Amino acid sequence: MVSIKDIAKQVGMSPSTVSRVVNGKKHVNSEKREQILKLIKETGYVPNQAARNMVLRRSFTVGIVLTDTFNIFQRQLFSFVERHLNSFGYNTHFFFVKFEQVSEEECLIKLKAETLDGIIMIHEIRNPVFYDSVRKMELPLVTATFNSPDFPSIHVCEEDAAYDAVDHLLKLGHRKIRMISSNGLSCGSQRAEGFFRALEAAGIKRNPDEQTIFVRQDTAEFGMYGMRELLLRNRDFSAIFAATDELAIGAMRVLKDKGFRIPEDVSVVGFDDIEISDYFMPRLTTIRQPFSEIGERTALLLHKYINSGERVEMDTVLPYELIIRESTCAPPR
Amino acid sequence: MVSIKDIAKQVGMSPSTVSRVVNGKKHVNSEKREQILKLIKETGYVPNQAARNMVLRRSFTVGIVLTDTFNIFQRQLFSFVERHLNSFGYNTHFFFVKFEQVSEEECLIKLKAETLDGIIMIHEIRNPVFYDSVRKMELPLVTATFNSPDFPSIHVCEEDAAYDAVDHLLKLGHRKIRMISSNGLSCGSQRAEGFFRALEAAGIKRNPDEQTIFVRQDTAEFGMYGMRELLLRNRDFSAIFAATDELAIGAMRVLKDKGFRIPEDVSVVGFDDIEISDYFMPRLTTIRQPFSEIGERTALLLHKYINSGERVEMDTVLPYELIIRESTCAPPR
DNA sequence: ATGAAAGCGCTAACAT
DNA sequence: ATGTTAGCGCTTTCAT
Repeated sequence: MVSIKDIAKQVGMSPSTVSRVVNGKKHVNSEKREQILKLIKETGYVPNQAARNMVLRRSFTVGIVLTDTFNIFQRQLFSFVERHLNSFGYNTHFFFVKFEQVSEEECLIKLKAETLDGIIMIHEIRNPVFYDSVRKMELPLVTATFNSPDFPSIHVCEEDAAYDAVDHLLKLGHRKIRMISSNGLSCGSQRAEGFFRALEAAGIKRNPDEQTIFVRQDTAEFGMYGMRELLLRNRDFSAIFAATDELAIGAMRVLKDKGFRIPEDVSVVGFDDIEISDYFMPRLTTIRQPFSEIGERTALLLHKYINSGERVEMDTVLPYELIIRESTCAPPR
Repeated sequence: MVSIKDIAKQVGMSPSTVSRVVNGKKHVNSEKREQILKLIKETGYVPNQAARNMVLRRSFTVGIVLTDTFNIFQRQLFSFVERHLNSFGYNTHFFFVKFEQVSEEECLIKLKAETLDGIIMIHEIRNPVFYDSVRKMELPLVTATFNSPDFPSIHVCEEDAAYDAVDHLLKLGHRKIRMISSNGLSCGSQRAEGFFRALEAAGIKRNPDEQTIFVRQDTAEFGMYGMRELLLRNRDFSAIFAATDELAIGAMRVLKDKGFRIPEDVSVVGFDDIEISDYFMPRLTTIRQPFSEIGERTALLLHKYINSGERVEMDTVLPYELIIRESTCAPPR
């Protein structure tokens, strides 16, 4: 690879002058500038980022923490985050985490090893040690779609949104509603809480053992698993609330395969409104997360945080929206 | 951030000794080693990758080139690539490209600025200048799911696979078949070629203007667009071959909305077999790409290439599989 | 077994 | 306007 020294040597000037030209600084003779620019173009010279970052102590790169499963929801959210980050001049660097403590520790190590301007968490890590370490590194961090101790976060009110989703089912006349959720993430329990609260508001007693099933991941595959378990308990329900669209997709698959019609026999409501949900048959009724706005706010907030060094707007709660489509209707009979 | 000097100073030794301990080298007094290890743990010291890479002239990081749309197919493929790359000890670094020449040039610059051990292309760039530059950098590169001039590539035989998909339709009795494909990527035209060849083998004349529609991207949204255009031409067809599952998903949505039953009125076959295709209603008949094997081979080949400096196995063609599910049946009447 | 010195590619402060 | 020097954090000779 051609370096700044190579360029300097070839034009018979010092690396400083070349550096000045590369970085568009003033105080350099325009003839020399042209000469250098010409050689740069010819050789295809590009300054080495790592070396640059090292002396600048700045990288214009933000780390994005994601699950290794990298589900549709995360991918969609990420694409908005990335777009806005780019508009502020940042690059992104991915850090994948598995649902294991070892993996979380590894992630922290990788984060530390890199020269980052900031971190955006799209995947929830709950371990407070993680956040303590980040704080010690004095690295700005913003969490998207979940709450974190001591760092700014952007999200919808999960509990209220779940309440509204279930309330929609209740208003349609459903009384026997089941929920499939994933454990491990706090939104799973928050959404479950909204579910129970809505039930109770309608005079239905909270009975987790019968009403809910918790699975390990937010994927269609685990949605199938959860639905099968629910079916094993009894068939005495008319509606399913899935804590995630992907879970709903798996649940619908099982329902369909067992001969249930959706929504005539069983109504299904999801959560997130990932793109594919509008292509499904039937189209999925769900809670829409404001992806674009979450992405924009997250990027902006991190940007401010990086420049001011101050955590501003610690907790941003954005509005969600109930999108009624084809997977819900009044219960049978 | 705590540096190697800080550690050295605190234990009263030289950075060299600390470096030896960190890198598990021999020839260091075991008491001192323990002492250093202890301090490292206490301070949470992690060596700076960039500095390390610079002197080692090696980063154990491979760049992955992807589309900025980052569709389901790419995400799925990536997850396999990444898994195997990790098993060889590599990290991954994403580089997103748009379908514009400017973006391709930007991508090249970013690639050059980074210290990479190699590159894996999951998104096709056709511009030969790109590959010339990479060759000049002496950077190992492997392409997955498409062919590249002068670099090893792993893929299925697109044309044969498309032929088989269409042949399946033909054997079912379909004669009036339409294809939706995307332009810009060479697999689009290869798959179209397979489509035409199958048609011709069945004695049906090639008539691109009537039989095919090319859209800009491989997304469900563009699948809808393509299907609408096809419908505008005439309704005289009984089957659709979509060059991509995502395109098929969009096409099915439109078909359904216009009142066609799938597969009774119109059969649909896709290509790729992305995960979601098995959850669709109806389940999508499609060509399965061997994601796992493509991922494994790509990672292995790049690994070999990095270590030997030699391009081995220039063109690996992997077997595909026709997966017959619920979206195809004999034509009406 | 350990430290001193040099250097990876770059920029910035300081001279001139 | 330009070059020289130092140093970012690290590893690796080369001495000792």
